[in-house]
Amino acid sequence: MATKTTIHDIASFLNITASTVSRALNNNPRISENTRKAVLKAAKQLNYQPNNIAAALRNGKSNLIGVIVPTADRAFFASVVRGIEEVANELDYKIIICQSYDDYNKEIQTVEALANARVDGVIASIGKETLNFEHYNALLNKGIPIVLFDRTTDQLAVNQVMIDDYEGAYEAVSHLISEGCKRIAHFTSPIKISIYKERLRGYTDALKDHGVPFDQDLVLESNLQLEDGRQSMLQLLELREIPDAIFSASDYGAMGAMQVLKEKNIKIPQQVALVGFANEPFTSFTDPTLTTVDQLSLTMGHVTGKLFFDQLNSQDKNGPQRMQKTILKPKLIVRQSSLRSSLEGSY
Amino acid sequence: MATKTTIHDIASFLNITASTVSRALNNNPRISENTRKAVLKAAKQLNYQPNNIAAALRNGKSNLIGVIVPTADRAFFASVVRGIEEVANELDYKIIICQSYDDYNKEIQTVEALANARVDGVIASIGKETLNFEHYNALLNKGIPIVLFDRTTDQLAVNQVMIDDYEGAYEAVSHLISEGCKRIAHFTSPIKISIYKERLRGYTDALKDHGVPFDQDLVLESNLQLEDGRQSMLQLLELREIPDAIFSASDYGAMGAMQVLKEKNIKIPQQVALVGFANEPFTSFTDPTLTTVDQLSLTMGHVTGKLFFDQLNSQDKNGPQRMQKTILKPKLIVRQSSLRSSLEGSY
DNA sequence: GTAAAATGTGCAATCGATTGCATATTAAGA
DNA sequence: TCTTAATATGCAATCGATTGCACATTTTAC
Repeated sequence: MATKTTIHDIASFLNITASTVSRALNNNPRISENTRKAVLKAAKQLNYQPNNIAAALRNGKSNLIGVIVPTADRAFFASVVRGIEEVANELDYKIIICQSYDDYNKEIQTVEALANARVDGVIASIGKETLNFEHYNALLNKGIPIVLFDRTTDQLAVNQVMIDDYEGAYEAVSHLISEGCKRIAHFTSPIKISIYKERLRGYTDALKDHGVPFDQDLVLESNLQLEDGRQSMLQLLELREIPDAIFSASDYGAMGAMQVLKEKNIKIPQQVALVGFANEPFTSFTDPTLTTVDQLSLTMGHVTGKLFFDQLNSQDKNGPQRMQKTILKPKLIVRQSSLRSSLEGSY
Repeated sequence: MATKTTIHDIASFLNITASTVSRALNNNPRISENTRKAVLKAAKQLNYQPNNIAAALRNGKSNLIGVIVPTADRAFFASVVRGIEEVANELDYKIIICQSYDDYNKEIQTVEALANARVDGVIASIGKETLNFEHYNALLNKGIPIVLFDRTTDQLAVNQVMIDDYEGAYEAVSHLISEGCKRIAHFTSPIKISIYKERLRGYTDALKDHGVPFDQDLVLESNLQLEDGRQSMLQLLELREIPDAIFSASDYGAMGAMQVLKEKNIKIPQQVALVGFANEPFTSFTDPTLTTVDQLSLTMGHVTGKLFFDQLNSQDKNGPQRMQKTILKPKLIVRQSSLRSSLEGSY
């Protein structure tokens, strides 16, 4: 049970003071080369391990960053977390992962707990239920910087990183139109966080810009899970005239539709083309493979991390909190489920 | 810029001492009901937020747990992390996520950094390269408890949680045999961490126990990624007599094989049956859906978390570190890729 | 009514590292 | 030789919360 050595132990070992040891370890230029070497040697010899907690207390800086996500095991969030960790790791910061479970009260508690843990900042994706942002403002008032990613809000004056959901949707729908689709349905969510609103807007605008009539019957709201996609698809099949394409705001929804279509022997993409959203890992393994919109999750993690640390370093000088949106351009991944043009006349 | 209030502020506000405030906030029974109420009221009024760092320094307990995984975005690890966080969250602990990237030196650095951060314990899955465990032993010597999950080792006297890879493999292969397969190939890894060794052993034993001859040509080593699976499958197709089933130690490997088989118009499972390992999210979306072995990742997270905290609480009393293996029974998920029996004579 | 026990607070040290302000030593300059 | 400027360390306070011990006040017991 090795009793931990402190700078005081090193100090008395060398007959100097803790101040000198501290300075030596921190490469303070006021320490002579000799003592520095002696300290380093003694530190190794005594198996010294710095106590970050003590330093954090004194410095008011913990080198910890809180990261709040709805759940850690969704592919998208897991990937962003990975990206953030990579950046943080580079700079000797550690990240504390917290899950809000999309629960408003949980999110409040979490934010408070992170404040108590004295994190140097918070990177978060807002919970679906969250409409009031006082808990985040409380952080800002304490001088704890925040960066939001993916699920953001204009109600907080903080830096944000997101993808251009509008653009992604617009491209996806334009692609379908260029593949010859004329009746394109859309699966969306009743939850009006901006990402779904934007995807819907992109869908609508793409139709308009290409002169394709908008039909309210073709816009279906659901939770966008697999089963929801199935239900929505079944509902569409009841229509007098079924759509010739579906743009789902989630890959799971699209997958549900794909299952139903296959069960009914409706050909994809010849009779109905499909496009999802998120580029979930499974989309490249389905049959047909699923066209989808990649959200650049790992990149988003990197960008968010960099933005956060840039801000952290600059804000020592500047006082005021900036608000700057970084919008990543999503990438349409065209796969078999929407590629009709190359199959001309094959059905 | 609300300057943070401390217990001293509360104390002087109420004309008492910080000791009393501290005791009141911690529900120390030696404090009268009146002062306790007054303190709580003042705390709220002054917007007091406890400083965990200060408490951690004094108590030698940070309420932080380090979690080390190879990468945070693999579905399995993401899910375990989620489970651990759920348990930790319940007990007011926070988890620090670190990625070792399967890099031995990185792992060493990470372990050290966590020690410096004064985490109360570490939960880890060992990197693939790691053969020497001194860095972990150093933690133990400092009194920092460790629990390992999934990728474990007998060289550390710590509690471990894993699935019964042997059993999972045994069941998978037995299942194939019961479906009438007689020439079963196995995709394994050259990396000899125990999980792959155990899966290989399960494969071998299942063959033996059912009187199916073992053929070294049918055991292929690779990194078990998608492309590796493709290569291995192509290699198998070169054999004079191709196998009628493949048990891959990874879902990706199995998926690669599936792709090749479909390209060659070889029927699954009629001509070649497939079983993977891990129950990756995509396996239920392939066509045919992929039979696989579920690793109970979320459960593993929960169990690991509970085991860890049980140990943390009990060890105050006991001195010696225990070593106890918790082995979860994996679950064979039978899907289309191996279900020949229900298709008798259909080809 | 007095000793003994219980109750409620305060004092001061502690956890380990950091740092502004001396102080001591040495080197440089006149 | 003596002053001035570097150079290298030490002193002591600080970050904020916790806690053993001491002390004062009340309550209980006989």
